[in-house]
Amino acid sequence: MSEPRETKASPAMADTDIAIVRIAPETSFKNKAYEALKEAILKMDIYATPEPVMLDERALSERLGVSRTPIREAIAMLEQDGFVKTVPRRGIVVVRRTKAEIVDMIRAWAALESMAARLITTTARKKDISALRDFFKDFNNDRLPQDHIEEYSRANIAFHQALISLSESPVLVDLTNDLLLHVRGYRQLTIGRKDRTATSLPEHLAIIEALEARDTELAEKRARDHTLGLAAYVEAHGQELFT
Amino acid sequence: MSEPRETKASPAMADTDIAIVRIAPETSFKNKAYEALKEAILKMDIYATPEPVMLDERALSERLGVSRTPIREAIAMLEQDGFVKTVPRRGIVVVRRTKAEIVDMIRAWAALESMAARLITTTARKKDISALRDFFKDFNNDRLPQDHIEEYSRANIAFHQALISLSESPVLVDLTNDLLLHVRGYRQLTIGRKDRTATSLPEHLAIIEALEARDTELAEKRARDHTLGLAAYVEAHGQELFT
DNA sequence: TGAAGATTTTTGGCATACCAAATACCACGA
DNA sequence: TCGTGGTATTTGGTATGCCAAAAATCTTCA
Repeated sequence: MSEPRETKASPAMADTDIAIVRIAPETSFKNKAYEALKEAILKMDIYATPEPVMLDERALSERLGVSRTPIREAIAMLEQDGFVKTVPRRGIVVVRRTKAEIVDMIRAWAALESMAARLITTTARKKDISALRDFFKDFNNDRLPQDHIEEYSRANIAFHQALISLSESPVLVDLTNDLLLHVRGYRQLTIGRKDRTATSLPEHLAIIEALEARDTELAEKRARDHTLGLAAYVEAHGQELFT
Repeated sequence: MSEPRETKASPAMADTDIAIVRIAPETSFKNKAYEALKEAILKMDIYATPEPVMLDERALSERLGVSRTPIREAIAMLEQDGFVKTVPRRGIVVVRRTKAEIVDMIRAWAALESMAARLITTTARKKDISALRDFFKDFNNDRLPQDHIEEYSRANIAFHQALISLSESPVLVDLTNDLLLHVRGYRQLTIGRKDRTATSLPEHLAIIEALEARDTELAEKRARDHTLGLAAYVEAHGQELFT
């Protein structure tokens, strides 16, 4: 059962090491199911209907063409993420967050992002910091964010993720991404509001300026206050969205 | 197949609702296995041996007296937590963190704790804040922390967890607990160091004072700097612990 | 007609069997 | 003795089947 890795196994070619990339790990059905279900959950509007959204193992296994086993493992993973909650003998329900929980998550996000800003002032390159402006290059006084809310919202998220990434901290990046996934479904309904969008862009630019100035305390404060502002906004105006 | 819920199902007792606590959900084998494995992993000293620690599904299922199915689901959950990593056709390995990762986690912890401190200054009761001193009531000039490192280390962790809890923020609490679990195994080897322990207690007291004074900015800064100090310490002195 | 009660169906939990890849092991031959 | 090739074993991945609890549906009788 010789593997066609090399034609010959002579020691002479020990370090010629042709670019063998460990073949393809062929992600398992479990992981495929996890990704598929996660995407599906994030895509649907959980807050649209009053009745809870349920998932059915057998239906999903048939739908994805695999057995229940990998489906169940994927669901166990999603439950760890806090996206679903399985109730024994009852069903699997997609978790709906309350307004208080969303606000709480945004606060944690603010904490992580302000730390990212702090780190950036001491390690990031000037060039990379300045590049953050590019996310908003399509917006100006002639093309206001509040007139292209959908587009601005995407730029907004991309900006925040790029900002965190500049911290070079995998933990901050991962934790923030997780939080953003939860806030997101709700986000599209709130961030888009014109009244807040108007103040968003100037605040972003102010953050970038503080970062460029290497003003650690100021950058941290501006990043924190900006996101805490969103939390306060949601807390004050997000009432109607939660049943 | 009548269930002995009530002797009679007359509408008259519809809202008498005797404290029925949903019976016992009898935590599933999956969850039992998850808890058991998690505890086992946290208890062992992963950094002791040079070779990676492996887990065997079949051995575990036999050990815990259940089939592989719930074991595999538990492992899928642990993998989400970042405690283990399963390599197809190779095995399940308990993840070992590098020094850089531990430092990174401590920084994130600092971010979350400083936000907790911020929130506490605006919402917590004076009484609850002052109660934080109790964790250190067994230490004083006649009984120095550095002479009872093991005991002080426990008090230290308890203090930090109590602090975060005072924020009344479930997200901050959960995220911090997760981070602490990862840092912990390493922590017993570093926090215990005498040189740092000596400065730890005064800093804790300073944090409490700022909280009592309702000085938001100061409390936040002290909480952040205290934990960032730990991060810096680990970064500087934790070399030898990672192979 | 209506509701208690029995029956069927649905749903998640768990055990088991088999597969294929990766590895370990072993015998044979130069 | 060394190593080459093949076979047995190990290990995670997946499919299936059955169980019991809970819900839905049907039955029956006052």
